[in-house]
Amino acid sequence: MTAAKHQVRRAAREQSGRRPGGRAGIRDVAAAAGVSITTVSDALNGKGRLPDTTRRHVRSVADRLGYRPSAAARALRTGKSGLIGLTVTTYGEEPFTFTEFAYFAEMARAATSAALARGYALVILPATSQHDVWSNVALDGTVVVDPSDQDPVVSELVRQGIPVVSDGRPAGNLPVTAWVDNDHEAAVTHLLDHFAASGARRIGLLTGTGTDTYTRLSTAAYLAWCARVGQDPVYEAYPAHDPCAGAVAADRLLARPDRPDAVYGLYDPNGTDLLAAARRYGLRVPDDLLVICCSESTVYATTEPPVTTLSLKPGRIGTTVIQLLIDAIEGSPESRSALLSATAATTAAEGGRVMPTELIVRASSQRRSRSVTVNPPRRPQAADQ
Amino acid sequence: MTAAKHQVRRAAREQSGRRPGGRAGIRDVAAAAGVSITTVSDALNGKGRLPDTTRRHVRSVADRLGYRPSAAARALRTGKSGLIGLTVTTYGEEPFTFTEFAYFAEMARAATSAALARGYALVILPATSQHDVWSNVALDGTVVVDPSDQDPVVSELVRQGIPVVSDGRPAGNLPVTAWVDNDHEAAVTHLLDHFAASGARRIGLLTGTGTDTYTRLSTAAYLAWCARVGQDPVYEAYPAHDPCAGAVAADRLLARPDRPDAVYGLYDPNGTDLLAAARRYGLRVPDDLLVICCSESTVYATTEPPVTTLSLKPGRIGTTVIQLLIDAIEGSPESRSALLSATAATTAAEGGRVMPTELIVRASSQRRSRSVTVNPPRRPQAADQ
DNA sequence: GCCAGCCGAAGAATCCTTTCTGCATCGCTG
DNA sequence: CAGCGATGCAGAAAGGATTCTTCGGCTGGC
Repeated sequence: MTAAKHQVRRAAREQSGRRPGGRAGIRDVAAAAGVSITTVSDALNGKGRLPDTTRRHVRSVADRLGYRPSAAARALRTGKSGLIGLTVTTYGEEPFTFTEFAYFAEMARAATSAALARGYALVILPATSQHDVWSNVALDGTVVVDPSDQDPVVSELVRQGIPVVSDGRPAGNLPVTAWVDNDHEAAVTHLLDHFAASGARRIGLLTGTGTDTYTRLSTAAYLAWCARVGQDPVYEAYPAHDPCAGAVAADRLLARPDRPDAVYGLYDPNGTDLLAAARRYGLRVPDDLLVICCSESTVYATTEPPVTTLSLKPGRIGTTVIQLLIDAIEGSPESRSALLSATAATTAAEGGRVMPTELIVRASSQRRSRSVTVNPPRRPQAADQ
Repeated sequence: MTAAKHQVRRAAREQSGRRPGGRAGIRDVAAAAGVSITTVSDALNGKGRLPDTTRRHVRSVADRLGYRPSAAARALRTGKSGLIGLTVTTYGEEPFTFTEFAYFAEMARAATSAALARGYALVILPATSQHDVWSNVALDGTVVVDPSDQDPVVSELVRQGIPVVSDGRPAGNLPVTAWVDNDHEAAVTHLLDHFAASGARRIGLLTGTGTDTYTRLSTAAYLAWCARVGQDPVYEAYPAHDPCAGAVAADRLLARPDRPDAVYGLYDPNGTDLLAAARRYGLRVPDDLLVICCSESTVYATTEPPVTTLSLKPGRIGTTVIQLLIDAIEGSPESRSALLSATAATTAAEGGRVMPTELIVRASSQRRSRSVTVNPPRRPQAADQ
């Protein structure tokens, strides 16, 4: 009979003291310590009302047996897995983008640290992936990097009640829980002012054909600045995900009849692209051409000449994103008030937080002196903290 | 009474058709479809003996209800979570290393893709982290990048019966399931031969003070090559995890009385470090100094001059590591035979697989021509495939 | 001396899915 | 027509930890 068989199996397990699987379970600890399962759970988790003697005893027995609670069982029972999804946009089949390597690496590094400090781990999940992969892993929340307009993954997650925080303002009206972004308008405006202060008369822009918010906002800020100071815009746009197109676009920009005497490149490789193009046209940097690009790469400190860069401080972004997300997951009361106050202080959007950028001034953007100086972090007037 | 209370709750749930929690469970699907829980499970998983009509009906009902099986419950029942740990070595508090950004990013990207293609997701877990984080997530297997001598995490995982595959030969006698590495000796030897063919008379080395296998093997290969051709070794070692120390070491190397006329730098930033140092000493590259460094960064294609790099092909490493790991997890019979044959073909070590490197020849290592050429991938004689 | 109340700990339900086992029913063959 | 195999599906037992509820025993107050 079935019942009989089960009884036999259970009896065998209780005798052996170890489950047939090999690893010790909470039952084994309870039996070895001479207490109940409840007591073991309470002792190990610091709950319940137990005298310290019992607690210590149970802990020592658990240690001796090498007991590790089953993460799957705990997740099932408590409904929390301690896992946070890190969603990255994809071009083609491959996760990550070429143009944002350094940014993403630094962002992910900081996010990993921040999550770990609060007991969470990060799961890498490309946005374009089968649904089954997404539902195969229990997530407490998700970070989305640069979500596209009507991201189906985000909608699905929100529908399931899973908090979603995005790096980058959500396009369209994506229902994210919160978002973090740089103040791109302020950054570009400040940078163009810096160019002008260095004597630039006609400032060019190397931008992208993509519709992501970063590209949109930065380009808009450039156009607005041009309109304000009365300069004709001079720019070239290229598909940013193509690793070769940047060099070509830089070349086109310097080949124009209305050649700019200063160029800002929106993407990481644009600095070297522009230096190479300048060499081809016999232009000296910074004497004939001022150059700045947005990059997190340290190579620009040692190029010839060193290139001024705009850093988006991805580390701070990653840390903040994780903090907001975990606050939302744990429903901390602090999170709500913090979010609200940040909202009030920065923008009318809900749950948004704007972070300052940093202009790292090097030789390529200064006509007078070639000495390397570093500006103090710039904070947009609207940012909190 | 308790029993009565429970009965009431259960009855309420069965009436509502939806669990109070909000999301639909398998019970709800079964009730809505008018079949049993078993039938739902079998229909959705393609198991059991069911006519296609039933299968389709159940699937349509599940879709309509937006049913997603609970990953936690499935993991608990099946014992497989579909999660693979990606362990990264840490310096100080922060995960990832500064000197290996590009390598690690590319490796992780490829590993993520490869894992996803086989239905697994990657969890980022720094090696130095509390045990509780490790036991809080159910892992089917783990990838370890450059494990240190007596890595306690690896031992613990192996003790628990979790497969571990390492990127880099395990130091000491760490009991990993398998490992993947480049043929560093062959790579360095080939590279030094290339230097010599370009006319180098005294080749220097920029190496690290670390004890990791990469540094050890590469340095040993350099020393062996020097001994073979009768050249006095000329090298500087510095702590590779310090982002500034490389520039200083490059400077020291070129300041020596027995200044080399060619230098190989083991770490990613060494190319720019050496170019900058050469400028300071008025040395022209490649006329007065030949330069090669080991790097995955694309910036060396556009430096002045472009720098020859040794690529470890991290993408191939990442893919292979994941394949070996998943084969081990799923106990595929193919894995065992493949492993054995690879072992026989390459080295006496167990479960090791050696991958070819690629020398990307650019202007900095050729005295005659400045034209950019790319060597075909070099395959060490021992490598399979 | 008795009872209220607290302390320490055990029992059992619960989380949700997979899967083993087994019961009907139907058609077919001998 | 009886018996037998195949088919379609249901019941219920894991799987391992958390936690709500309960219960016995001991102490202190009156």
